[in-house]
Amino acid sequence: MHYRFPNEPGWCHGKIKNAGYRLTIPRRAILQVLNNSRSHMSAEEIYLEVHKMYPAIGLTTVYRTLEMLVRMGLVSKFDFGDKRARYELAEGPGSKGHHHHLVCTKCGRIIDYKDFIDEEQELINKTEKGLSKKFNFEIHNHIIHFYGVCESCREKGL
Amino acid sequence: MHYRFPNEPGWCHGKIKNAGYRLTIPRRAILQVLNNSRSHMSAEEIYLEVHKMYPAIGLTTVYRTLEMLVRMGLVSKFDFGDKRARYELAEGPGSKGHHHHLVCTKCGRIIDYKDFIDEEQELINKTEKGLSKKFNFEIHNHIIHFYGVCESCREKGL
DNA sequence: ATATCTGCAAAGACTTTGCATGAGA
DNA sequence: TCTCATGCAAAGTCTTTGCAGATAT
Repeated sequence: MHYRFPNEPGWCHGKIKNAGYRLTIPRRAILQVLNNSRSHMSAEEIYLEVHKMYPAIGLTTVYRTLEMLVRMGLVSKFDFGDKRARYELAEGPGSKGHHHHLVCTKCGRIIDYKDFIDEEQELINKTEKGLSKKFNFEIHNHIIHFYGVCESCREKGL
Repeated sequence: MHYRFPNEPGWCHGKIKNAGYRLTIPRRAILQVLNNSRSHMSAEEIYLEVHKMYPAIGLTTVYRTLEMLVRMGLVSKFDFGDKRARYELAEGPGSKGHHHHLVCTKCGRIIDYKDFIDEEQELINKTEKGLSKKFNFEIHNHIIHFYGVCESCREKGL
């Protein structure tokens, strides 16, 4: 049997195998969707996308694979207040790079931004260093979310 | 009938009435718990605390009241990845003031910190200004979370 | 060959909703 | 008095788990 996976993030494969996991069709399909579809998708959105290529793959497997990828650090999991988790490929070739989010509290729209990353990095480094020492806390990562109302919602008077 | 509400955040009362809501016993009790108990409690924890004073108050009312308070901006709602919402009194007399969170991904422990707030404010102001203009987005607030492993979890080798 | 992985169905956890009763102003 | 608020129970939503069959290496 022969499978086609165009544009799949091959760099993940080694990590997965090294970690002792098997590289299965569902996992490759899910990685491919994460790599090619839009950012911050919900588990169900990923499932629907994967389903187009491989209708046999179930939602449970999507949840389980995402959990694994998050645990490995290959995928980041977010909550933007709409009560479903959202996922995106973490740093690495194929990811969108370090960025943060602007969340519209009216329509749920999410905008990625990468502005002020340098200044941010400075603050983050300083804070990480300070907090690690003060609380003896080993910091692995951080998130910054801005909440507000987007242009189109303001135009609608929401 | 006479009720006693020691240490309740009276400054909220005016806001509630001004917004056209009634100042009921359950609402006062919930506000009092938010004001006096520890930070970032879950709905159920708040319910249990409220329940000690007024056993008749139900969990549903706690949820509905919190939703109202969040909508009014009196309370902030967070998600720290343990799949239940957490609440705390927002800025204002009685609140803990502007602060951020350190979340232990092993045990779920949450540490509040207020360090580097000045430097942070500088970055936040700059970012807010830049992003508002660039995306025509009206920013209302932001969150910063650091994730990592706390001292006691590291000692346990987790 | 065999330890992992998968899909389905069912269970679980948190949160919301419907509706009749009760209570602020 | 007359809305608005509350409590209970039931429903809803997203996510996790149990288990037998399928699969990667």
